[in-house]
Amino acid sequence: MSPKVSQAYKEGKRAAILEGALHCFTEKGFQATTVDDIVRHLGISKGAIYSYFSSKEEMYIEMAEDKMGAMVDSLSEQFKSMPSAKERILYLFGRFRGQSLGELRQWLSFHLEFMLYAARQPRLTERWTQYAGKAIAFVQRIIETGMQTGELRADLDAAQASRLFWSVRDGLALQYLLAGADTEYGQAIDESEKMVFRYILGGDGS
Amino acid sequence: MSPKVSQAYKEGKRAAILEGALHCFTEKGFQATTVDDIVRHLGISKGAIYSYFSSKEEMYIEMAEDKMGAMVDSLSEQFKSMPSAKERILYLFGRFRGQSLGELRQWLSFHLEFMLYAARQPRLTERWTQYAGKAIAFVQRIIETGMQTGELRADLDAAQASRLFWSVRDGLALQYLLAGADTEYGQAIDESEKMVFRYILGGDGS
Amino acid sequence: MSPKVSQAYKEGKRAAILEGALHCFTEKGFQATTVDDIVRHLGISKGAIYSYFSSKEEMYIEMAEDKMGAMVDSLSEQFKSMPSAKERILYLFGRFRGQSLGELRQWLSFHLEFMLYAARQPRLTERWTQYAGKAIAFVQRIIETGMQTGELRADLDAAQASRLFWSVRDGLALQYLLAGADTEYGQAIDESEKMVFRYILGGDGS
Amino acid sequence: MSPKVSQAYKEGKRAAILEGALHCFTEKGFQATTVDDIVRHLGISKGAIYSYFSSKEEMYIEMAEDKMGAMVDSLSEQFKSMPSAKERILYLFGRFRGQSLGELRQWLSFHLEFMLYAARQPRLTERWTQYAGKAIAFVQRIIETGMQTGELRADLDAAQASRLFWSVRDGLALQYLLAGADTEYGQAIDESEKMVFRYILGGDGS
DNA sequence: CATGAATGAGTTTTCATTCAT
DNA sequence: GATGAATGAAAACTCATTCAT
Repeated sequence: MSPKVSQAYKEGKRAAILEGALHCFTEKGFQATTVDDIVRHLGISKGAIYSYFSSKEEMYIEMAEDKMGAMVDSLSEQFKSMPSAKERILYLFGRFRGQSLGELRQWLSFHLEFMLYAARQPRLTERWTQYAGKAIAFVQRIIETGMQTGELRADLDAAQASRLFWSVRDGLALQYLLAGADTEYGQAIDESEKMVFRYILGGDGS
Repeated sequence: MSPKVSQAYKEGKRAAILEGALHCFTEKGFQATTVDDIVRHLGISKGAIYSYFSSKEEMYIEMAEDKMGAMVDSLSEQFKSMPSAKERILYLFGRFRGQSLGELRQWLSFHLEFMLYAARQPRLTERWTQYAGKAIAFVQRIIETGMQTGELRADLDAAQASRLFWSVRDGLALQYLLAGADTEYGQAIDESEKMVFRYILGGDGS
Repeated sequence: MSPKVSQAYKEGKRAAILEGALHCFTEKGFQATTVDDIVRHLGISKGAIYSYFSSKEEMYIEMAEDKMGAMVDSLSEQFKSMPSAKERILYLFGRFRGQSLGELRQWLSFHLEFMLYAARQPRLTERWTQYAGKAIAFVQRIIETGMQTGELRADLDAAQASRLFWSVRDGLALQYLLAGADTEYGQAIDESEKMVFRYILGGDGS
Repeated sequence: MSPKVSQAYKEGKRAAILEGALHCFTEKGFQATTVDDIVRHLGISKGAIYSYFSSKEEMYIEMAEDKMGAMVDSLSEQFKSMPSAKERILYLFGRFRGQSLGELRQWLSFHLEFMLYAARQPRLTERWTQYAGKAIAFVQRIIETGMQTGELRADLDAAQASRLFWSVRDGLALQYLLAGADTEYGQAIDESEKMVFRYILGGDGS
């Protein structure tokens, strides 16, 4: 009656499969990755995958949700002990800077392919917009706080500003998806930081 | 021994095929579009397609190159008779505003899917970056002009600023790929315009 | 624009595929027959089959419907010029006798497997009962005519009697599905004929 | 070194497995039932099944043999204390009537599917015909007795008549496999009883 | 002993590409 | 030249059976 392998074992295996699959997806893309690719990469059998996930698509969706959830959660965690709005936004830019272009490209290609995939599937579209909404709301709250404390200019539309913040970030990442060196990218982030602060602070942002 | 069909006929047909294929690719994506879809949409034979293009992939690549070239060319054309940098940039924002979300989404999904596709193929990556470079250079020249005339603040890095410009534009489009209404999107463009002008003008952008 | 092969060619091919598939289904059963079996038997490609039929199941269903339709139609045709009820029923028994056990077994195993298959699929169940209903109605009409002309006893329930007629026929076939010689089977039909006539005629059936 | 588990325990378990498997086979059919279905239904492990049966097929065959044996044995038992042939045959009809259509359908689909299965395997065909032979012989003996006592008409061929008896019964069941209500079915049995008695009794069966 | 995770050959179905007509 | 039927190599997914724990 009792299972021969522990719950922990199963979760570990499940995680290992997801990781292996992610590796393949980032390398070749979701559509182009075959289940055989994943199987070969992991050195397990096809059946093993299907005993943990009901389809290739399910793996993909869970993976995307894990990623999105993790991102939002980790940010929320970080910010518990960071009161100033300015500081928080600076922290976010620091985080962007901390990511190498290599990592960024992997993350971004996964992210974009999934968006395109979700865009054709109403069921996923909604799921996705919820997550995107969380990220927007997250920065929006920071901005609102900053507006109340007077750190940020009072006539901002916090929601709009949050959207713009993410637009700049995502758009910049997009610029460097295909080409560019880490140093250039770092400078571009610096400059985008300036633009954003010029926009959210009163005066000329200096 | 004149050719049975004129050169013009062939070019027309070729263009018609590309157009039909583009329609399908934007609707379902490159990978998900079958040659049969295209054939059905165009009402021609499979053989016809393969006598103009050697593979589905080739159609895709040519199409993407056409699109990219057309965008850059059309902008260049427009600007011959528009001297002021500020005016030109305003014109660009106007153009963004002029595009409905529906059109934007179609264009964007094609664009993104192709970027992802190109990202895995060195040969295409280079081609793509050339095009992207043209768009950057294009706005960069506008900014440089503006800096010289004093319209824009003198301490800008024109190349960086151009990149930021496109980042904002692309990032904003990305925000609205999956969800959002046309009016919201219009307001977001307005706001991004403000942010960009705040950044490129001296003072607070007002 | 015009197809390169005639409509007749396509219908012929379609029929050939159905015939080949039927051969395999009768030999191994529907579930046990693989598409590869059919392909191998016909010497065509897998794709060819799927360009004529959308699935293995569809082939099966069409085949069954053809068979059922053909049976009912052929009987109806025969009987246009056969006025007497007794004569008609005798003719039916003659027809049963005319079929060799080999043929019967093929027909019956196909028939039974399809019934079982249909029994698990509500959509097919209805289709099937319609056909079965036709066969019942067919004999029922014969019986009703016979009752009116006085050939058959007046206190029969024509519908019930028709059902019994087919029960005897099907049940007998079932008896010989697995074993038995043609001669025995012929005698059994003779005897069943006697039983049925004893039942539908007045008196003792002699 | 006595066995860890008693012989009785093993037999019980074995029987329980067969019963659970039967439940699944009647519900979905042999081919469509997976070992996982059985395991899930019984709440035991896959290994347990394979320690009692060497394959899914073996379970199926044993099950069928058990069923067939049980049917014949139970009838033989019942009839020890029932002298009259007429009474015995009436009893058989009563038994048929006693079975609901639901039960009948389950029994019949199992029975038919196994016949079809056996029809393709010479080894099973023989086994099956032995059992079928027992059922025939069983009714045949009743008829012979009846003929001797003068209950039934003297010019019957007892073997043939027995076959016809079963034909009527099986054929009728077949009629109601896919559709029909219990009441109709009951009436059909009544009527088939009349037909059979008309046939085996002297005169007009009244 | 019992368990159930793992295996991998086998299944149906798809679709870019070819080539006889 | 144009056509579209035919090809067949993949692809995703299933499931009877095994065997390490």
